[in-house]
Amino acid sequence: VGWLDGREERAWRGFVSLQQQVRRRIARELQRSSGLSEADYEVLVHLSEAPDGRMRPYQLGRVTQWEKSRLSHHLSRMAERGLVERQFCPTDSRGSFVALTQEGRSAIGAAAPLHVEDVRRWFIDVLTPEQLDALAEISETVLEHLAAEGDEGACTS
Amino acid sequence: VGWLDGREERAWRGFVSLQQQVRRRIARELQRSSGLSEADYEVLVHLSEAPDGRMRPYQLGRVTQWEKSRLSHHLSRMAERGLVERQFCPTDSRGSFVALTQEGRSAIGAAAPLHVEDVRRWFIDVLTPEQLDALAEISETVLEHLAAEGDEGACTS
DNA sequence: CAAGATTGAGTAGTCAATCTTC
DNA sequence: GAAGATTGACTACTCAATCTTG
Repeated sequence: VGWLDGREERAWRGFVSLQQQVRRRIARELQRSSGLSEADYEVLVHLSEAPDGRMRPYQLGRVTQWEKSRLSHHLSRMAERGLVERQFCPTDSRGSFVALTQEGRSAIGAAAPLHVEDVRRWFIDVLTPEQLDALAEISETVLEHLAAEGDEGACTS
Repeated sequence: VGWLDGREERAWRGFVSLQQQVRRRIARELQRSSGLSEADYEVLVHLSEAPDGRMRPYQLGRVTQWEKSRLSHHLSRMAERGLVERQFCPTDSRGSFVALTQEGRSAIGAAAPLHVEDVRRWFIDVLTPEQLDALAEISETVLEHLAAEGDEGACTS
């Protein structure tokens, strides 16, 4: 339909398929082996890397790049499941903290090695070191341009 | 949390971010400029490339890799919006056809050049030809392994 | 009124059950 | 009974509106 030449089309379609298939496969395995969704995993990883296993929701929003409301809904569901808990923030009463529970800590501890194993199996280990470097550079290049253009868009006034 | 070395982590995290950001940006533009979601666009492209602008749902399911029920729900919504229509299949009464309407044809015709423009702007044009080739190869390699392992998984018995 | 955060309504996707025809 | 397809209930995400404190 649209016009990309052969090389361009091959790269773009390849990227789109790659992304869909890899995510699907890895998400399915994560769910099966650990009962966690990609979203759960991401939240738990960030919390487990934070001091005291807790963060302010707005910080979590920044690192995950999620909408505020998505984050809030998701944290509520995770709290119901006992993976995280909400805490008061003494220095700013508007805000709160989200903290890993003991159960959340166990969950991420158990899930992480299995997940890394899958990432290796279906992604890392089938590529050469040169390909890994190339992919990293490609990613960084595109992401820089996206970030730059995103800022421009805002100042048309 | 998990254990990947520096190079591996850089490649994997880069890929994950790349994928999220690029899809988000391009999907947003598509919605804004043409009123279509990624899913709408995908269906319309496949139909527009098919003979007579129509396909059997199970064929659409194969090319999109969607679940049957997702496809069915989505086609119902698109039919309500007038983008596609359902038709009877004379040779197999179990099944049906999904066909592009005039409106659907206009929609994809208008959307495609704008969409390709965006893909170029944020993806193709910021990479070198060598990078495009490298990405295509990476994609094909990983996809082959996924396809191969997927088949193995089924025969543990 | 900005910032931090939550809520509710509407839309999209998933899973299991169902229906019809081969 | 299996293939082609749809439906309904449930879960997840988005958008706009809201609430509270700084």
